[in-house]
Amino acid sequence: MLSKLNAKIVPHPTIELLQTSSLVNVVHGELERMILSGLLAPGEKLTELTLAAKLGVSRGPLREAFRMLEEAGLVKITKNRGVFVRDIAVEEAVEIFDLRAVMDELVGRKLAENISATHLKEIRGMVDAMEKAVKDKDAYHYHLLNLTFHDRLVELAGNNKLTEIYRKLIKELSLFRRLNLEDGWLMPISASEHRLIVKAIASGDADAAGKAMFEHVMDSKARTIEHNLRRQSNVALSASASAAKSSSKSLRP
Amino acid sequence: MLSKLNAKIVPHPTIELLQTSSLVNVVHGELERMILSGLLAPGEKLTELTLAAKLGVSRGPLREAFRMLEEAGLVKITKNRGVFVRDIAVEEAVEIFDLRAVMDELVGRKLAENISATHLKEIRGMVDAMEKAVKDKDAYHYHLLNLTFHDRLVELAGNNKLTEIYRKLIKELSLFRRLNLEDGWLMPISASEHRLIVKAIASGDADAAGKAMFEHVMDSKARTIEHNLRRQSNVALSASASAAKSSSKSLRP
DNA sequence: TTTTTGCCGATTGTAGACAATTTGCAGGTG
DNA sequence: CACCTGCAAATTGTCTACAATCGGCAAAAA
Repeated sequence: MLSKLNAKIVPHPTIELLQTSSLVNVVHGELERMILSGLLAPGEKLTELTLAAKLGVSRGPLREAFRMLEEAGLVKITKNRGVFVRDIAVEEAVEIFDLRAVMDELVGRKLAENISATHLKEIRGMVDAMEKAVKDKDAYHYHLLNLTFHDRLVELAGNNKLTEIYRKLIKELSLFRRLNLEDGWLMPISASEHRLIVKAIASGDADAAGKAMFEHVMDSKARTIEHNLRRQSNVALSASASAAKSSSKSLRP
Repeated sequence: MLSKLNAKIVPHPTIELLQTSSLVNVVHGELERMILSGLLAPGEKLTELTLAAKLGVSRGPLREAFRMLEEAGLVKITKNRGVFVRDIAVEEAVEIFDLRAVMDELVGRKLAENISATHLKEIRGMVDAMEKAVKDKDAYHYHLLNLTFHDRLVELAGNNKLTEIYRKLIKELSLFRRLNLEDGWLMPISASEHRLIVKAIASGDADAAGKAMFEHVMDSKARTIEHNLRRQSNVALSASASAAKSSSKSLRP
């Protein structure tokens, strides 16, 4: 009698949704999306009443979501002042890259030791897709594939805690704006490194795979930082140029 | 005129406290303390009204603190069910140790390259203190010194993000109960490994220091897991023994 | 006796109200 | 003219009240 009911306990998408997600969860997810997509820019102030009205909820759930985002490092809460989207300084980005490097080194080692033929084929396919994006000069698509590729590698390493922390770091890193679109001509280098990583993993050589991953992240760091510094100076130049023409209002409160 | 005021801007401990900490912060800190100290045990349900009354605050700040603790991995929130102190399974503890190992490896490398004479002397002093605790067979004191030693090493490595994540992991790990007091006879081994770590750091050999740190954490893992399994079976034995005598009430809701 | 159904108390989810603090501005003072 | 002082609007911090949901118990049905 019960067996018939137990056969398929897939309540109903809507029911499931209502059971698992409260307003806090939804608001948290929505805010995270808005922050990561840049809709809410780093440094921007998040006023409770305004946002609550915009999202159609009261301040309670919103504040709880803020606390979660603060703990995740996406916003900064200052007492009696408010909530601000966090801004990542170069120094912090460097720290994150260094940490990611040793984490990804571990990922490479684990994969070299454990990966299955199916999964190996899967990540090979991803590298193929990235090389196609390079040929098409499709930087945006390449960027997305790159994120997915690394995320999937970490996931396949089979350490949930590692995956959790890795994703947290990636989210924080995305607040370091200039990272989003690397210069187009660097794509080929990055792509060839990916090919190297997969080769090392396939060979089963843990040392080589770990080293390949480590070096790739460190190279990414160097490229990103250099790129950032170059842009930084450009911005500084154009800023001082426009400041000479227009008024000198302060940019941030 | 201003120089006189700028000389010492140390408002007053109480003022400073009121400016920086809201009820949410205080409650969060207090709950974290209670959880880490074991006053609130893993699996325990945290009822909002009860806790709010006990802490002398309303449910609002308490719920915000809960959300922070959830994001930090110390509690689990289930919709319409409540908040529970999280319990760490062996598998998760293993994952944390593996992650910690590569992080500490990085710590060892950085320290070997950068540590100052003053700091070297400081950590040497800590190892001395631990060896004294071993001689005195003071397991509790040794445990505290061990925590401080590793925390300080990570801090001295100079990567704030690394420090932040390391501390988060240590807190989660402390929910893996059996870890707190290692068997007394293992202290000498751990202590000698510490001496080795400091020696490698002092030598300036990054590879050696990294390896020493890595191995130490992996050894810790092995000791802890084995210790846990042994206790586990003891508990299972005594549990089945008492179950035969007393009633078989369910332990958890 | 076993299972099921409907109700009740307890607890969580959400909203709104009130208190406290900050910030910007107007007006006064040296 | 620069600077300080004190008020007022806006915003955040906290509390209380109401709505929704869950778990258990008792009574009815099989």
